[in-house]
Amino acid sequence: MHVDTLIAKRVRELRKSRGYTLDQLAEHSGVSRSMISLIEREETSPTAAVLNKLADALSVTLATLFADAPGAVPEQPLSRYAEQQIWRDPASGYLRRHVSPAGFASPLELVELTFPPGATVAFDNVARNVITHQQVWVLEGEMEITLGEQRWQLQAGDCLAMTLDRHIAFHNATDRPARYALVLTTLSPVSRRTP
Amino acid sequence: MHVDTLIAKRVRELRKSRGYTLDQLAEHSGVSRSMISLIEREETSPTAAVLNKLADALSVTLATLFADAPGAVPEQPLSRYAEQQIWRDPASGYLRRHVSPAGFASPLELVELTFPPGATVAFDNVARNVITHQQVWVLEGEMEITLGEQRWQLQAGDCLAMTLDRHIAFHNATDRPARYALVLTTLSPVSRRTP
DNA sequence: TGCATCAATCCAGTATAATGGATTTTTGTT
DNA sequence: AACAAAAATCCATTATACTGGATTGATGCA
Repeated sequence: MHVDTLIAKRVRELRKSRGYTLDQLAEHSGVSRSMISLIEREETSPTAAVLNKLADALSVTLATLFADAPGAVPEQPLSRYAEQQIWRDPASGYLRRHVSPAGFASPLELVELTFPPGATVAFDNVARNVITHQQVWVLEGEMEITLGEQRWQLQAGDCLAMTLDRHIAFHNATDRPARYALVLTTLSPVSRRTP
Repeated sequence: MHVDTLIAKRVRELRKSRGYTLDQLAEHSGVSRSMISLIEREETSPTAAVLNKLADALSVTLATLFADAPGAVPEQPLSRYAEQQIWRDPASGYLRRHVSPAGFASPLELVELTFPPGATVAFDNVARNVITHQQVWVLEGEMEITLGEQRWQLQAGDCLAMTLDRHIAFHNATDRPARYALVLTTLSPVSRRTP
């Protein structure tokens, strides 16, 4: 797909999602309505400076405007897609797919999550006595992740690393489902003093 | 930092690293020497179309031209899609995207691979003195993986776990690109007897 | 020092990105 | 249907992105 086609779709998409009219986005960004209209109708090749103003006004990074929109046998090292265990959280409705082979001895665990629009899930990880490292990789849509006091806004392709020793909350603030991968590894509890 | 400043630095940086002169990059990209010079000296705001041509000629994604230089950002747990380092194997042409945050201390490493049709890559992992666990998760297309004597045919959604202590070969036998994720963790060499 | 070669910058001309006001299209209400 | 209000597109004008050839600067060698 051509660059300008991608930009055109992206800008209109984001503008609509914010509920902006051409005039309002022009006001916020400092780019004329006419120009925005030309960009969205793919009748011009905007400069980076202009796109940057738009990205700012839309609260996204410039790169976002160029990013593509997306896509139980024991002791087996291979887990086939059709065999992978799926679980749905009755409370939030989020879907959990066990990607990693179930029986195989590995310190790695790979899970794919599908998160409905608006849903929230929170975990309290304070009282653990093993150190668990985790990384969240957003495959599709957007996810808002709160770690202790910090809040992160992840978009497709972004990856957040953490240790599971704080309160963590997952939230999909958009009106479309989000899909992300969770990678986990648990280190043996090396010399951790327990009270 | 202003967008054009960032682009200016990036383009010159990448061009020099490839050993290209203005003329040579102009030749490869279809953008005039003069224009490239103007961009590098930050005396113009190039359009996305032009930047895209340059990115293609430099074998990087458009987003790379907007990302901060490596080492410029300190110790972040979050890696944005646009900032992720990309590397292309000149031999096979396969693309390697570093998904995990670069500076952050984590035993986990997440990489996204894009494999051209017909391409093959092989590694010899026999002489390692650390135990590395790995899982391959096919996101798109199909991959054929040979581990020692065993051969596995993976399809989209399938996941294969292994330890890196044998010969391993990746091959895309189809006529379409394949995309897969690689998850790695390296355990400390616990009680390994050395001869 | 002088010549030769290559790389980067300058400059004038042209194409097109970008703007503000006028026009058309859409949306909602009575 | 008819009107009003708002939103998007069209249009003439201006600013500037982009190009090809000319000029300057840098590097190496006799």
